Amino acid sequence: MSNNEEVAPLDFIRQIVANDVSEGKHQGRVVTRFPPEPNGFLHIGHAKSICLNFGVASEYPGGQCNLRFDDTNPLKEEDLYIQSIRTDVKWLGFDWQEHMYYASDYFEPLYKFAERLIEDGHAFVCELNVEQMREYRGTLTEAGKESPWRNRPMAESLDLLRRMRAGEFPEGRYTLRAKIDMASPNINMRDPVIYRILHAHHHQTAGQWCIYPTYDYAHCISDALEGITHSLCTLEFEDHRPLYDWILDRLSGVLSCHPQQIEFSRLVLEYTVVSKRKLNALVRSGAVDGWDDPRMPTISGLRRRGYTPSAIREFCRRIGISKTPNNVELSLLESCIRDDLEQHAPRAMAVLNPLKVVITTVAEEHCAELSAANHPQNPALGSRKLYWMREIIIEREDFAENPPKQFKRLVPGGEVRLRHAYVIRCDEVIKDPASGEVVELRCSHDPATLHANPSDRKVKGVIHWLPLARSCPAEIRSYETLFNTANPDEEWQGDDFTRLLNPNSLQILSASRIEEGLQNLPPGTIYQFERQGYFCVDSKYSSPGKPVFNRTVGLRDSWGKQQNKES
RNA sequence: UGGGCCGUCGCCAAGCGGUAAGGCCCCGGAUUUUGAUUCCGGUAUCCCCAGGUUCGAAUCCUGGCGGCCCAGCCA
Repeated sequence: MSNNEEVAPLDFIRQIVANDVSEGKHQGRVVTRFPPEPNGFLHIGHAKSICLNFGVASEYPGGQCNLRFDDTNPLKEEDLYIQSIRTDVKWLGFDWQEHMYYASDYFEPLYKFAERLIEDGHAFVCELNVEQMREYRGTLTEAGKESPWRNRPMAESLDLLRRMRAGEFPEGRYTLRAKIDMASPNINMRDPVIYRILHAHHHQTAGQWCIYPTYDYAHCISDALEGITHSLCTLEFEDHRPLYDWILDRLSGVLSCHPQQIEFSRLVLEYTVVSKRKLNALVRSGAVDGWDDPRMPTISGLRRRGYTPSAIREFCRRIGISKTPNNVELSLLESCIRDDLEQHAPRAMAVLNPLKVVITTVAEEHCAELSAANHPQNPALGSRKLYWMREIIIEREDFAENPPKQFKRLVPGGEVRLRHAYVIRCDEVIKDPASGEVVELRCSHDPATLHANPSDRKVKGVIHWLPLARSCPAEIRSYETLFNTANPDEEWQGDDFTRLLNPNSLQILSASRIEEGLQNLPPGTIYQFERQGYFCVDSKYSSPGKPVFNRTVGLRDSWGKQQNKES
């Protein structure tokens, strides 16, 4: 180990954990949990939490991270989401081993503890309805009023709770509330509801229960029952920590563990929304093609787009963990996937928008094999054959009759190199007489330039190409951001988000052509199409012989940037 | 004059009283059969502001200012 190796600084949570371990707190154990509610698909914000929780646990011998479904609201949850969450966490590269749990696993002990809270005078059954409870709660600046049921005899509350469980009452008739302080400046402490009646089928417990614990009540106890040492959550739960601690303190006689809740700031990514409600609205409205639409910031969307687990993990590492607002630019995410794919993606050529070129110096039936390396820096990725023929295609935008300054591609009378092949000169431009559109180029090639540069002149540009007869059609889907504003979350009002949508977020190029060897690739296969970007075989629309590629991300484009600046 | 939290480069983020790490972005330049990659070099005399303590403050104290979260029987 070299002594000049930089040691990455620990974030504030890892500092706390390291400190606790060195002090022997929790017998030196580190147990965390990732606790999603199964009411939607996981997104990039969850990835941050997953990387933190599983990451911290993995950094200690015997460290453990549980996957726990926080399933206390049967109205919003579905088994479908449980499956997708498991898939996504695994795909990201994390392993909960045998530690997969449900908050609903604890419904029985949770209920027992509730009876105990009543017995100890810490909870009561309330008859206020929703509107009344809101009135009694007070406001941010005024204290609340105590419920008239607050001091009902303990035996009566106990009886009522048992009958609530037995299903004797309709929804909303009664609630169980913690007896804390209606004058607390922290609204969460104003006698919060901890059980409500819900005559609903639960995806795990079916019809077993008709009363369900609330998040605040269930979460802390679930943590304690699992022996969690550090309960990591986002900043909006900071105000709930006093309640978390209050409940565990009342139950300290029966619970031997009191986890420490620590909050960090949630991720906000430019040009996206990261709220299940809003993602759901996008899906329902048909603005996107499902939760896994490649424009979605969901894990499944990123996967379909071509993002790799390691790129997402690297992104989470780079954004860090802190309590300051984590407003991250898209360029950071893009740089993570480029860094990964630059090393690992084999190269190939694709012509997105073809322009026919006839090489007049090549005979009609001529077909010569050329060899092209699959990666310029990594010979281990091997090489493939290319075919040199009379009729080829190039990218339309690689030819210009009236080139802008600094244009290094093909111009009338000018030369350019064809990648992995020869230098060609444009001798003639053929246009459609009616429209004036360039329909074909006639070029001659210099046979001395296959693996050598001409000694008498300098050829600056290199463009990609394909032999027309030995290329295949492909559909290429190119994406821009889903929203036309960097802060769609802020500008999102009510349910009208359509004005925020970028009309160009999906462009389908159906006249594109690819190397013939790319015709039958399995879904998810990633290539770099040289000079263009990284592309991935779509898992939904691609079929053998009819490939569909998603553009994961473009290559850095200093030329395009320069053009934009000048226009 | 409700409570909680946060303010270090355009965006993240180290820093924990000894004189501003790093990444992304950006700008130069070199190499290049991807205008990619790689490689060099540049970019905060200053840490929200104002006072104070100290030999010394982004770090401590006081007072301001700005931002975020909370009034679901959601999580």
